[in-house]
Amino acid sequence: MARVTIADIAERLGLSKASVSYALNGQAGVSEQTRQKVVAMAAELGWHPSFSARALSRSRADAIGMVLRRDPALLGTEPYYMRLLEGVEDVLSEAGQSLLLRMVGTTPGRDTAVYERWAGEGRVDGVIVLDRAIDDPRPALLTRLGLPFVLHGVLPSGAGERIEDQHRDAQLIVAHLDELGHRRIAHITGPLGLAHEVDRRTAVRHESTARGIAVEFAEADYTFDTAHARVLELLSSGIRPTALVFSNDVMAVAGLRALADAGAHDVAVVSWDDSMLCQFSYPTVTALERYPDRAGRRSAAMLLELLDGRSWSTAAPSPSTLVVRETSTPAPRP
Amino acid sequence: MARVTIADIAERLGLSKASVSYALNGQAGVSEQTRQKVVAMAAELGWHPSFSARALSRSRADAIGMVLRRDPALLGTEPYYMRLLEGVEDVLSEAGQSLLLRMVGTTPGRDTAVYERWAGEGRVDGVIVLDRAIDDPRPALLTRLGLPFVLHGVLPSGAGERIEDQHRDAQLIVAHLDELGHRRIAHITGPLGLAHEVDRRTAVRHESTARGIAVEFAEADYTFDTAHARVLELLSSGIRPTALVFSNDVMAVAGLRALADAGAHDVAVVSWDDSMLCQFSYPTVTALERYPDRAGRRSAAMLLELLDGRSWSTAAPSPSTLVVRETSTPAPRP
DNA sequence: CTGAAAGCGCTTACAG
DNA sequence: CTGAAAGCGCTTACAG
Repeated sequence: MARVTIADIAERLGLSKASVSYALNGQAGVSEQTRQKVVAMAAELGWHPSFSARALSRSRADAIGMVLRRDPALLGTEPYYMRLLEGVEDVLSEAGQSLLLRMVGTTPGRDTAVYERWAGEGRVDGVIVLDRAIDDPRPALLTRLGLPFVLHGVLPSGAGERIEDQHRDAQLIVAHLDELGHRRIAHITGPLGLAHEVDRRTAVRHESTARGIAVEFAEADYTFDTAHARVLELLSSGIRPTALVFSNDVMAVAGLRALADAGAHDVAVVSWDDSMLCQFSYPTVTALERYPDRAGRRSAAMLLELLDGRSWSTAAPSPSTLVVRETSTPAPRP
Repeated sequence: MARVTIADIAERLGLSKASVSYALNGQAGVSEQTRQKVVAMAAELGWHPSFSARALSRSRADAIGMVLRRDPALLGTEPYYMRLLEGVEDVLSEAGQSLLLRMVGTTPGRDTAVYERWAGEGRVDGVIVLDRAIDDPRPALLTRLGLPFVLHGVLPSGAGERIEDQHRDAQLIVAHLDELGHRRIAHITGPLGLAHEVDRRTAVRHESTARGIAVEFAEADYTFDTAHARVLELLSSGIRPTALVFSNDVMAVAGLRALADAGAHDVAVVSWDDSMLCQFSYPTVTALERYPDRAGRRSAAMLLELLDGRSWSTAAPSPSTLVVRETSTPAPRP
């Protein structure tokens, strides 16, 4: 079964290929009557535009790319990414765009090679960049390659809405602990090479200080073992915090284990990411629902608008919600 | 910065476009000396083949597609899919192929529309089909569309290696419970519209019967709430099972909760899928590590071989491993 | 409103 | 071993 082309449609209708093309694309240049005949014939023959022919003549790939560069083993455990992809994909498919996905692990430079290839081959029209790092080289690279991009979670104003997001989230968390009576807390962050982790730390410090709460920080790497070790260190230090904030769900669960191991049962725990892990752990963990799918929708919409040269009509992101669970224990009376 | 094309290379070297193309593709028709000059010039000019031009002239998209049609909310919680994607993606990128991802939720027919469009537009060269259902309409559809495909987890022999896989996995699980002394077990399955769930049930029944173990089944839908309800029903029935097998990790954790709610603390639990949920729950859950990434690699390799018209050189899948944890409790003495 | 023609950047028979 | 040419299936100025 040979492919049906516009030449077939044109021939059957006694028209030129150009007219058929105009009709099919809703452009001026054909009468309404002709257009309808063309559309009907296209449907009858089961015509679909050839993706590659269209891409070649328009020089648009109608695809956008995402490179995930976290450790694949960790990716599987963090529902954040799947939900993010879901939101991105939803917007793209509505717009008739495809999503190209690449997972490159953490080896430095592998993502760079993918961007260079994508740009060189014209395989994608733009990319969404995740996990912005301090001094991230990717924006400069992508600019040099002429590959449009958006930084996930950052508004184009440059100021970085992401920072505002982290502040709002930090407020939710610290205010909650404040209400529970905690005066000394600790925040176990992810890698401080990631911009949003630095933002979170800054925001937690600011919000705690404003409320007269003592705060300390420990850097971990999103894994169970490291977080577990950090918590044991914190507990063995001079003055124990009465509440712990973790930058993701896996570390929060590691915290639970460490607290149990150390017999410290009255310490409150909050996770910056919600997941089934928080929902079904023992005890269940208070966590921030950040709606990653909506964030994904927003980034995808921003990229499409950028590609179309439209302005930033995208609505502000929905604020996070704190889901209170069993680890929201009050501070012990001194 | 206009795109560098083979015409540019040809002009600089005083060759024809054809010679350049032959040289770049490693085909006969140019001297080794010419080839080297061409390759060097291509590198110097930063040439990359235009993806769309190549796709148009070769009528190959160099991309394969996957349609995920489980509930997006559940997708995020099941690391199985992320790990599967990781394996698929790894094989594809090594072969210079791209992965197109679509998530369509559970609305019937939405996946069909995607396949029709992909086939019509020539956007992918083939697809990997997941979650094969009883009387699955997709193979017939894809055949009609002329879109090559592999059924994930099924060897092309037709007999269905998947069934063998489920039997081997059922053996691992039932033998383990047998050793622990259990004589009465229950298996909470996923939806029985899915082929592999039926296979699992058959395999568990067969293996249990062979060992003189009484077995009963309850159908659930992979969600927490349904599984929770099923377990409570099982416990309130006449003779309690002393061990429960769950077809995924979320249901296993729901089982833990139901057992705790009913005060049935000595019931053993095994999950057919491993995840952090099993690893970090309380108590920790014995689970089957099925290496979904390897299964993904295998399906991707099979599809590429199919597209190349090569034979099935793909190695057999690695057998699963049972990870024994705290819920592997022995049967109570009568 | 319609048609003939060139072009997007490759690949691939076909002559030399 | 090399070159001129047609073709993949669209889009888009350009004449009529």
